[in-house]
Amino acid sequence: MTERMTGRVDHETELRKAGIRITRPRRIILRIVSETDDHPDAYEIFRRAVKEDKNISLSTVYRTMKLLEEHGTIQRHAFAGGPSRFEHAGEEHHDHLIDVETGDVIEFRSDKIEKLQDEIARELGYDILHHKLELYGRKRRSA
Amino acid sequence: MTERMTGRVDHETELRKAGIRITRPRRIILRIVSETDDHPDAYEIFRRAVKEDKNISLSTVYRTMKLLEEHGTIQRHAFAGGPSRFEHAGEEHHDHLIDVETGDVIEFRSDKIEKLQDEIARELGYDILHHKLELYGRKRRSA
DNA sequence: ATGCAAATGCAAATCGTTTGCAACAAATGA
DNA sequence: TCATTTGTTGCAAACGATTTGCATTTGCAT
Repeated sequence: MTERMTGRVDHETELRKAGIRITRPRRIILRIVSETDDHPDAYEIFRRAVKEDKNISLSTVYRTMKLLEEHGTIQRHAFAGGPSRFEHAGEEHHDHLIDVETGDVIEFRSDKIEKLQDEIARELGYDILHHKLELYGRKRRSA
Repeated sequence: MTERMTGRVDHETELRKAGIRITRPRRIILRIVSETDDHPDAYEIFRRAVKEDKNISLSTVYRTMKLLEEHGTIQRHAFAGGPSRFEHAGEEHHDHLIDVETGDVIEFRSDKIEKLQDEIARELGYDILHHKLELYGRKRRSA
């Protein structure tokens, strides 16, 4: 199956080009993160990886996540309290609107905001690697 | 010196009204967080607090930070890897640009972005209560 | 196939944070 | 004021997430 068919990127070739060895654990982890839709933490990735090779270690998952993060393959989300959670980067970026009453999460995207962010960062002398925008709101009472 | 003169809020009265005891450690910590401009972590607050009362414990700092967070006196920022960092809430809203290499936090504010957020929320049928925008960037190498 | 640097698994270490508990101190009322 | 009540403290030990040292194994260029 080709990349064109799956819509996914061929990370193996990409990483090998960067001088990174494609080992058995890395191949498995890479598949897991590129196939999932959710935002698993390291331990969850480990749990899934073990199903395919039961001597993969948690350390390797952590080491691989750091590696993939540095290469822009995945994105890390830090939470207060809990563990970091990871997301396969490269898809279209989106932000979140959280309904404070129900806890519902609505995804949205605004090119204008993305542009403004870049502008602001440039003015401050920075290049943006990624960002996090969360709106917390309440459903408007349809008057 | 009055609140009007300092621009600061009288947290002690505020908290006491909420049924919270104002103890010596809490008073010191409260002063530290309301007087600082930066975003110290728990250990840094502890370090500063010890200067004023050398038997304040780190646990008390952590417990107090949680307490103040719940009462909206301070805001917690979670970072990947590092410890949570705190900021005195209540002043004018601003967003953050985080230097991923040094951990520096730069504050900024964009009315345009604030407006756009309101617009987006309205389109989605929501009213925004508050939001969090964090840009993660790397200092641009001055060519 | 072979050699060597790089990656692995394991256990122990580390870091930030929380918790159990006995001593202690803030608010309350006599 | 003092005693009572109840919340808070400091300490040390526990905890969860992540990293690291090291001996062994593996990818992969030759």
